[in-house]
Amino acid sequence: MTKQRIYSKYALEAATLLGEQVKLGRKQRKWSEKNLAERAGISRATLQKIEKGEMNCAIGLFFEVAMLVGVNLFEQEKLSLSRHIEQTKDKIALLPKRIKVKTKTVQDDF
Amino acid sequence: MTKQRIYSKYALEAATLLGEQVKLGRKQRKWSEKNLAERAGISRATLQKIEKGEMNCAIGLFFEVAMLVGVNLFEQEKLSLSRHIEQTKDKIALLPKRIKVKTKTVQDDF
DNA sequence: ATAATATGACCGTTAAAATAGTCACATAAC
DNA sequence: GTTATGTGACTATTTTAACGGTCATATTAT
Repeated sequence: MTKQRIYSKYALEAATLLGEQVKLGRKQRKWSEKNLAERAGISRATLQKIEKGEMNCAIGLFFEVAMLVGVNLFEQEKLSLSRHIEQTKDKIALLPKRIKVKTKTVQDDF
Repeated sequence: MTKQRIYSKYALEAATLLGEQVKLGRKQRKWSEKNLAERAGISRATLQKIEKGEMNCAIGLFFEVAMLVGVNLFEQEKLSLSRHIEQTKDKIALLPKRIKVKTKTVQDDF
């Protein structure tokens, strides 16, 4: 009994697309599932789940496999990822460190 | 004792970047961790792991949260994701269905 | 100042992912 | 044709993620 969880269409499609890109990349390199799984240090069953874009796979395994077959994550950048990470952190630093939800001071209606 | 697994720098950075983008998006919307976690239907502890880019989180939760705060996955496309998925499948269909590794017929050198 | 709540970190329990293994069948090589 | 291997699907077991909860501290609002 796998727990039922609802995902948005967008997230589902993103995972499916990434899985398909892995499968495509693997085939272009003429690697078998067994071969790629061994390179990634994961079981073949897990690789099959990844290529099917199943939502309950660890993002680390997903990304690692994608990297092995040459899928570009965040391909739009010219930047190195680490530079982009720093930029994102800088943006966060400009925002208030804590977010305080306004307390409803008025017990209002009825 | 969490099992020790090695990841590539690239995959690690990709997850870190995605996590930072989630955190940034959340703060821009002025949502607390608790708030976003509730929207996503996950625990706050899990959201914290996602924002830290930990590799052992389900990609589904990662992507779902990213979607909720407006992070663009595969942002480069004008295409809808589903159209891109179809294109990727088409490319796969053009390749041989099975990949046969060449058997070393020659026991070759020495 | 005080009160309220967001954050970071941790812990024990529970649910689920990852694993190794197997099997039938499909495809490619011979 | 035969043989070898890739793929898809499944099962039982082990490992681990996700959970709810708690605590100390930081930050914001009053």
